[in-house]
Amino acid sequence: MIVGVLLPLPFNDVFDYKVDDAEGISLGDMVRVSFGREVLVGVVWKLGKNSKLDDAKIKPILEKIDFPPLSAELMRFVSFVASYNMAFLGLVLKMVLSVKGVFDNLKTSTMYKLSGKTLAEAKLKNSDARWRVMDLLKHYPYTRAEIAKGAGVGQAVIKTLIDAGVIVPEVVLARRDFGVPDGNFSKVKLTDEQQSAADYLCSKVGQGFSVTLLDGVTGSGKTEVYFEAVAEALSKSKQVLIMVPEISLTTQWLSRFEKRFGVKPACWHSGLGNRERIDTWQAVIENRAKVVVGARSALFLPYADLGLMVIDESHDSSFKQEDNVNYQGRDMAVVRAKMEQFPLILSTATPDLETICNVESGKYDCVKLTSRFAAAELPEIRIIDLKKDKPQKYAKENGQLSVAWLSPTLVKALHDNLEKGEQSMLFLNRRGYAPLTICRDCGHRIQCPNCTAWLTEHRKSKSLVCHHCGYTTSIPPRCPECGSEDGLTACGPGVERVAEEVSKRFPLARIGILSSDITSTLAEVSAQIQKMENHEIDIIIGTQILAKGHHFPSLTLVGIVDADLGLMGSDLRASERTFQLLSQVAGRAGRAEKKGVVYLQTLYPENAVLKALVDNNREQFVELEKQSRRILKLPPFGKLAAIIVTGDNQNMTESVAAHLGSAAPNTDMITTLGPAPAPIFMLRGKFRYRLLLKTARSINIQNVIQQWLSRVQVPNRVRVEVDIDPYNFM
DNA sequence: GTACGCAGGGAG
DNA sequence: TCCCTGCGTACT
Repeated sequence: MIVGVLLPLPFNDVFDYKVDDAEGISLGDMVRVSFGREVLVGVVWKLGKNSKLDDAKIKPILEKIDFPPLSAELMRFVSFVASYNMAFLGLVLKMVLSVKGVFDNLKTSTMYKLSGKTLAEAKLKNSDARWRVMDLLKHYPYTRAEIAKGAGVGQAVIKTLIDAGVIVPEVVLARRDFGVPDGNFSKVKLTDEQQSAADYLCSKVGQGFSVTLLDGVTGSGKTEVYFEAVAEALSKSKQVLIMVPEISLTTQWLSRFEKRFGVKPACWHSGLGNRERIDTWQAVIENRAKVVVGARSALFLPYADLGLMVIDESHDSSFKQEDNVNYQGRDMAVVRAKMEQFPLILSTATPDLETICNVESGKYDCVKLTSRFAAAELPEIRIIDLKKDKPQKYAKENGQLSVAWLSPTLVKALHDNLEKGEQSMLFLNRRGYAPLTICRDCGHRIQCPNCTAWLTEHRKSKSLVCHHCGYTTSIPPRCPECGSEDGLTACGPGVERVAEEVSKRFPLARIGILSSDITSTLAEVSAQIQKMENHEIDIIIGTQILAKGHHFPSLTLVGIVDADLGLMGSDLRASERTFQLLSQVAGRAGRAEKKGVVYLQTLYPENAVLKALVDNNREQFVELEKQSRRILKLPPFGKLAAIIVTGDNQNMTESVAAHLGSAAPNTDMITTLGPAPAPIFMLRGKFRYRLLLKTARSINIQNVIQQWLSRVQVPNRVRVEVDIDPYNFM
């Protein structure tokens, strides 16, 4: 028999292979095949012959991999993701089979079991130790180390039993034990409001497909509420996926889970080691890992029996992947839930407009949590007008005056808070020391050689870094343009620089910095957060890592150093993102009995987004945002797609972009903009042009793009990439 | 994605 | 003539 095998490569079609034992093979089976001169693992995607090749040219399947086949629903999901996002089918499959070496050199271990031979038959004397070993092995085989621990005996006892043939070795595939989370392990007392929300969510479990928005203000205990739904799914012995933004998967979150369910969940994120990836992947497909908490890539794991999915911080834009395959994880999660008929919970304090509209139209259900924990009140938000309340220069140790970023009002508030012995947080969404280095003598700005972007100074590592491609160089001693020795000046603030100012102004305060480049591993982030929790830090300064669900009881002051950052971006979600980010950060303040205060430093105190924040009026903001998007026919009131043309040859790239522009569809339902050089014109050494396609909601945008692209010849050196519903316009 | 073969150009 | 590089194509 001949079957079509889909390979994890950029193809949309299957390749034919022969199979000897037609009985033993079915759709979804993972098989090893030789392809060109390499050997790959693919998936039996179609039965029967698909090519017009001569049968003699078709290679045989080398081996069937001993794992359960991918389910028909998962295969359908993969196909959907590929066609919706206009990505190669094979590359979407690659996200499912993502683990290097899962199918090779399967780790084995030697376990011991009873042979049936009695002690008497083995001519061994009875002893307590020997009986304990035999008792332990009655039901299940164990490794030598496990026997020693479980029976409380030494290696000598075990060796005697082995030598006498009472227990015999058995080589088995090593399977890491993920434990079974117990929904009744430690129930948390919920408030009435939380309980009724939890009851509602639980009622959805096992009732097929549904999407429910869990809409709760920061500090209202959303996690505890959706944990009840997790417990409900576990009681039906279903698997659960909890998707979280990459950076919020902290020890703090994990220990909350462990307290509630007794064991740690299986984790899935980019920082995982390969061994751990392999163990987790296998446990997921074999239904041994019951709860997986992971970043957006966890959406593509081959769950054996998924019964519930939760998306925590569902508004977060990091669920949108923008490399290789472009997809919006939140939307694809809805699709997977629908295909596999299970409920989905979207948990957030600041739902995105798309979700809000889906609730209003009745497509999604909604439960609300309106009150914060116990006595906690929402913080008061005050605006600092930087034009009137100008930061005052301060003296450095060499006596020189230095530019400052904190206004007198904020400095005083920090001072008072320190006196009171309470914790403060300063938020600035900018890594490093300074975002730009400029020469005062000739005006030269230091740029990345591979990207159209300035290099950011990182004083701690004494280097200049490109935040787009990672290019790093040491800080030059003199201006590379004019040679001036003391002309180079750092321009603008980053977290490091704000930390410098704070340490000069408050030399006695204990200061912590939390930024993805200073604390690069999850463990370091967790350590810093732990310090903050233990009140070993008075003032913490950080980037958006700080915005995510951490709970710091004695944090009562939050200062947002530059509330305008992000407002100027030209992209359609800039104000929404700013509103979400700032209200998340503001929500960190005053989560216990003490009321919190939040200061927003801005040059535009009249800005509508900031005003809505101050009034704590989400509805007002949403209404404004909805109106403007409706007028402009932007999502969710229209569809948007970006076409990105990249290449290392500027002329060729530009000409492809121009051809696409002249072949672009334009009707009353479809408008195209561009081509225009991308805001980051050069990225990682490649030239970039962008086109934007805007259509009515009723149009099948994928079809339009497919027809459009087919009208233009694209040479190999130029790449044309499609981004459906883009979030990033750079 | 990767590997390979072909064509064209420069050095010897 | 050799070899390197760039480009196009095949891979079942």
